[in-house]
Amino acid sequence: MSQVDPKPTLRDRIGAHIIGRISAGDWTVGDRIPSESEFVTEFGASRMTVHNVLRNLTQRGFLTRRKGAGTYVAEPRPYVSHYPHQDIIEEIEATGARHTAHVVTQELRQATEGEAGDFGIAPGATLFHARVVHAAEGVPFELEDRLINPAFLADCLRINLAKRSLFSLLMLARPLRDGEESMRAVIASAEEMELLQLDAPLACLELIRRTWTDAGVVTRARLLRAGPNAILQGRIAPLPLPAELP
Amino acid sequence: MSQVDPKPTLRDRIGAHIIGRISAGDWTVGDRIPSESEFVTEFGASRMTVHNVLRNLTQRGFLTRRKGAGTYVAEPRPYVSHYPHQDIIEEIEATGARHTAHVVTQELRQATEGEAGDFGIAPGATLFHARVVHAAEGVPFELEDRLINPAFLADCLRINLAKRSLFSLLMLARPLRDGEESMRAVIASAEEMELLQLDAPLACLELIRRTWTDAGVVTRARLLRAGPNAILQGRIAPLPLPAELP
DNA sequence: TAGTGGTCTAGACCACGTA
DNA sequence: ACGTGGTCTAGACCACTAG
Repeated sequence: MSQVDPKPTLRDRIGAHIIGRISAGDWTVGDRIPSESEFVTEFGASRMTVHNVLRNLTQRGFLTRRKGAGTYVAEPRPYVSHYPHQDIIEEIEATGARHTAHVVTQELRQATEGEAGDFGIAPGATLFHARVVHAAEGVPFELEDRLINPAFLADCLRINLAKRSLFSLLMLARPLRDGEESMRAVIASAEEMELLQLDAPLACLELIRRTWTDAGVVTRARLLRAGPNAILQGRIAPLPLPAELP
Repeated sequence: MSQVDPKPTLRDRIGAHIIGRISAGDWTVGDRIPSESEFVTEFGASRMTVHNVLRNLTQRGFLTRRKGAGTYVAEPRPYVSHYPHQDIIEEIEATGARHTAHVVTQELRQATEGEAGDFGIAPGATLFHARVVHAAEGVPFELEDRLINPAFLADCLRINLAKRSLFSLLMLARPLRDGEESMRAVIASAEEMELLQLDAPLACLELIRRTWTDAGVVTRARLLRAGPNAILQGRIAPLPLPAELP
């Protein structure tokens, strides 16, 4: 558990009071709650203090406010499952295993029509293509098949993909980003069976990620995990708030 | 796109200035940025206004502040993929298909030792167990295998599971929640093949969710989707902020 | 018109870190 | 000792919504 605050601040007490009333069910969705001036008299606080608490709770999705009307309990945010993005090298080494990688492909080539569409570039423009099998103690762990717009990654062909993950390199050139992902269960193809050293056509977890920045699509990756690695751990939490201002 | 604010507020301008400097790379991770009083003179604002902006950006993970020392650019939050939780009935009907359900199991029974551990209850205590095959236009879509602590759901045995999803019922009795999930690729077992009307042992996406509240574990569910349904769409965003009070 | 929230100011006292 | 952030107050003006 976390450290107990020695002095709960006035803001904290007001905020805790409101959250407590909501989660106790005293105030439910759509209910009008007391006005700023009512909280001012109830807690002996100044209006600025009360206002800041209410603004904070509004920004975090617990309340909605209407100028001239009042403050209301907000519709709760829907829940989502979220899965962390981790550097594959760190993930493997975190288990105590040694990471090695087999570089299958590392080339610059022309984008197909579909790829150009995904990246928002002209068909035939240059893309960097890499395929790497990441292994833990020599046992294949994940097949990474990735396209990158070379505008976002210098010296693509000179990178030692056995030592550095493309994930970590793309994270370094980090502007504020966004992206989409799909997750699917598939059966490994013959080529994938060979790369992942599978004896039988196992069920695999396939992740396809596309991430972009203001300047365009950065990368599209297909990650494939088989057998005992084909499992991910996530957490359930309310939908994240939008990242930008105010 | 969203509506343009007619009057960007002073807070907005200060906040946009700081975010702009960070995302332009002028101020990078760990850098000390100007103090409150410096922003006060730069923008001709009062200290409260500046302070509120900085507190807001700190709470949202862009800055870290140290009393007596200064304000610094924070380590960026790691990225996560998040997948929405949706009522299976709404999900099916959103595609224009008709939802039907086949109730395989609907019973109260004693918890096994493992289940009691998962729920934090005594072995042998009563649990509600339901298995439902949800179908779209008669075609099996998802197999739901769910345990519920009956303290959180009244009249378990009288619910018409063909019409009401347990998801929606559990959402109604909504206190603030939290939970964990795992996602895995598996091959359907013989029984699952029969329930999902599969001819061959397809790759399936298996979700296991456990959700709880202050009062204890509410439910543990195993959701299984096969073939063309074994795909989920998610979004990539920064790690959600913790849900509770500041 | 009265009450509500939205914004901002000027000033105060405190606790903390650095020099 | 000085500057930093942390908290809070009292008051002001505005825009909006309701009755």
